[in-house]
Amino acid sequence: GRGSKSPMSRRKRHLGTRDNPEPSKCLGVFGLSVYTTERQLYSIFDKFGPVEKVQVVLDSKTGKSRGFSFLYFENVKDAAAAKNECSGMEIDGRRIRVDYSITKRAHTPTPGIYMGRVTSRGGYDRGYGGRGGDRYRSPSPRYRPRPSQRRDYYDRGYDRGYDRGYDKYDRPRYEDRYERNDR
DNA sequence: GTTGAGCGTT
Repeated sequence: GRGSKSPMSRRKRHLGTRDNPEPSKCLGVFGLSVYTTERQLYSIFDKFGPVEKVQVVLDSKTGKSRGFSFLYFENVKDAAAAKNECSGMEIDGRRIRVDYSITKRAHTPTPGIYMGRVTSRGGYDRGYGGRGGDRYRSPSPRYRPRPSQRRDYYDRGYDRGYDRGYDKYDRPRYEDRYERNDR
């Protein structure tokens, strides 16, 4: 109740895990019906503030929804409101769960080349076996990329794109996309 | 036209 301590901090939970995602502009929506479209989600979530992007995760093989989705708000406060209001709501007969995403974006497709750190000496920080996050670790230490080469693969503005209000393909905004396809 | 839980592809 008010004024008393929440029992939630009983177990120690650090930020950025499934149990305790840290606030962000990116929301994950889970438990979706496979028939729920990005368009539906957009029209629901857009009520809380401008939405940059909606991404229903598709199965690459069948092209069908995997039943979850990620949305990028322009403002964290809108994301927060949307999360609170929409988690537990029902869409297409499914009760959805909404949380801050713990992953920032789609996995970068593995380029098939070594992308470990290049040290200041021009050597390599070969992180095999370490926790590399999204980074692909080549099994072969023989590949020796130069920093310029590496940039080519890595610095394509994936991270900056979302913050600037357009997506990485520079596609039209959702308003335009969705109006057009209106049957 | 499928339910269970699901944190991501080009």
